Amino acid sequence: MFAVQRGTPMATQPMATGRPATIHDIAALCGVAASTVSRALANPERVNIRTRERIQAAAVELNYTPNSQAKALSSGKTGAVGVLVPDITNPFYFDLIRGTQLQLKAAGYTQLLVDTEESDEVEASTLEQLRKSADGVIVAASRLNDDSLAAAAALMPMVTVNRDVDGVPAVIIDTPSAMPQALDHLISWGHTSVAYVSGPAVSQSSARRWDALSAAAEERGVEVRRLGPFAPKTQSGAAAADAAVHSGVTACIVFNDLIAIGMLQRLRERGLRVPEDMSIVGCDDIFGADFCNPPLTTMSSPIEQAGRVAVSMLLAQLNPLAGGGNRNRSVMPTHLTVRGSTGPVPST
Amino acid sequence: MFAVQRGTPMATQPMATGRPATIHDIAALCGVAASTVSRALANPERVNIRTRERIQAAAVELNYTPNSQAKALSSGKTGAVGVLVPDITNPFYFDLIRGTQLQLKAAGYTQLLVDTEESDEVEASTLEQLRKSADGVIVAASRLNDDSLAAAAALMPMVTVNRDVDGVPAVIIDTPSAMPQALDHLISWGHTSVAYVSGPAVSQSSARRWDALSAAAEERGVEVRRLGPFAPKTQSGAAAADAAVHSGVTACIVFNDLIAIGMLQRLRERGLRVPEDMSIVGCDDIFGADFCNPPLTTMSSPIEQAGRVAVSMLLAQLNPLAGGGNRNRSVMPTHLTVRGSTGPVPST
DNA sequence: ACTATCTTGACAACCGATTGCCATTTACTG
DNA sequence: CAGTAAATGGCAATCGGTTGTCAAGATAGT
Repeated sequence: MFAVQRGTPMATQPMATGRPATIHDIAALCGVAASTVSRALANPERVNIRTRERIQAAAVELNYTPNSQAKALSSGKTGAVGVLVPDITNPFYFDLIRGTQLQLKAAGYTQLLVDTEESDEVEASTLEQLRKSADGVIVAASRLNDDSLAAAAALMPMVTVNRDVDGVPAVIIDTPSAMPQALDHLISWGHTSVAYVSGPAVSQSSARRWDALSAAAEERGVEVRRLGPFAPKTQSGAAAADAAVHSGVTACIVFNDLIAIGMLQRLRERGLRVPEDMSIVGCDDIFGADFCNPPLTTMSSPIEQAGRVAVSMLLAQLNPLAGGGNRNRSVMPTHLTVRGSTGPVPST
Repeated sequence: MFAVQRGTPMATQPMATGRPATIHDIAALCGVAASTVSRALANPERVNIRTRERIQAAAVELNYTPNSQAKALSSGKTGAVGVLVPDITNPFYFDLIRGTQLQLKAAGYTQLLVDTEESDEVEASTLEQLRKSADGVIVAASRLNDDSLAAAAALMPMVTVNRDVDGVPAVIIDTPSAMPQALDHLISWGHTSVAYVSGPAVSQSSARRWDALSAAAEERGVEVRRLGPFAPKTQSGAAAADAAVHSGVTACIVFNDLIAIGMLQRLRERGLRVPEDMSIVGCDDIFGADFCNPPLTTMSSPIEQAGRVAVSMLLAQLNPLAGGGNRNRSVMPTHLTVRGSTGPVPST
């Protein structure tokens, strides 16, 4: 570790200027074989306590850190976990990434973060590459089809987020369960004509949200039409807003907050007021949903926790011995957060 | 690469079910030595064209991909670059990360993204660890002191972002250069009493912004006081807003948009209007600055490009042969973006 | 045709750690 | 005290490549 104190950088690691110490350096210093050093550090009980302590002391003195490449090569474990997201700049993934990062670091793993650019091909080739350079992979909002994803999962430990595929452990952020709540909320304001602004065609999340919403609408005898698909970016909000206005609905439930925020901006440009002229409900409660104008009514979930759970599930696959009951599906609760973007139906 | 077409997953890679092919498999198939295969793939001109083509064909047929661990071990190059940011969830870094990610991928490198949690110790230990597992490192907004950072830079190729240290190549986002613009903008609205809401005490960016601002203020005979320090989070905005109100200034130039947005929220809570009662200028033009309420006047720069430039500068260090004139300092232009959070000084 | 030069490819050491196997030492039992 | 079992630690192979060395073969020059 680099010395952090002012004025005496590196004071705690005399060897830092040379190349990093290896087990051979320690072996030489202690007069034992390299393999003994390896054992003393990995299976302490296999080595005499006195030798072990000498070795550990030497390791500290030489500031030894195992070379992860070499360890990976001989053990076959890389100590790295890949995390794939479709778009790094989508705030939804920030908290997820932070959750995985924290949990992985706590477990001594390195996170390899990859932005797959909403492309199934990039995702596929990344998975192939990761097969040799990571012990496992967490795939958020996969754009791959079920077969490809299942095939990839057969080759390396995998946990998906917001994607259900047979045999692949998954963390599901249960936004659909909040759809009835959201619809009731709109109905309570008098809305009877609602649109669902859908996300990417290949997004399973979007499909599930639509299914839940249309089922709830049918039960309640409310008309819900589907608009889209739209790319999950604020820029898509303009087209989505225009489509919503044209469709004549008085309220929209939107695939995600990014599009919803874009709609808010577009509606304002067009001189329409939210929620007086149109109510908007988003999904995900991303960064910004609370301070946009008006603040967005949306569906919130513990995203960072979802990231942590995904890591835990993956680690359970990697170290089956540690017990912990291999759940292969974890559902994160979701609830409606009401803010300022929803209100009474306009009186025509 | 995984097959992406529906219905025929894996069709293009017959060997995918076994373990990945090695150069030994290729050597066996072609009846040559493993080293020949290695050369045929690395220095093609060192090998007979016919043999080479046989080997390359076999490589394709077996779907060969070099094992990066093994390559790293024997060559000493890992093909990975570490990217350190103080806080992944700070939107400022999204674009930076995306820029580094894209440029690194284009150059065939893997990005190791680490959140150092605003801690100099985490940063130091991460750098130490990365010394063996990465070829170089990009450090954004380092929280380390100059000596430690210089010491770390002496041990491995490094490029800093928004941090000037002797001998360490840096990409500087030149926000300070827009400070006079921002101040003139406020003065043009009649403000004469301005506060600088500062960021973390260890942030060199914050210090530089303050220096530029106070110099500009002195030239113009305007009073500028300094408040803070505050953590770069929206939550800090509340304390910052209260401090600003208490200090009696009519306008604030804020270390970054995160704090500025937090101030906007707090001022609204306290019943103060922006910009009627108080003008706010942020820095960075992050995601959200354009749709908060009111939209934030702030200082914009090409952040994603900064990430790409940082990678280019690092790669120039890693492959000195490729020429390209080793710049060791690159300054990104910045300009003031005026939105709705600034206005005329309140008439008392 | 013969030698000088260059090209080509095989062999083996090496990177740093892990691990199976075996020899030595130590401890314990009868 | 002999005998056996357990504890301990060293040797060497191995992971998948890279690279230096060198010999054999091809080409060219005279």
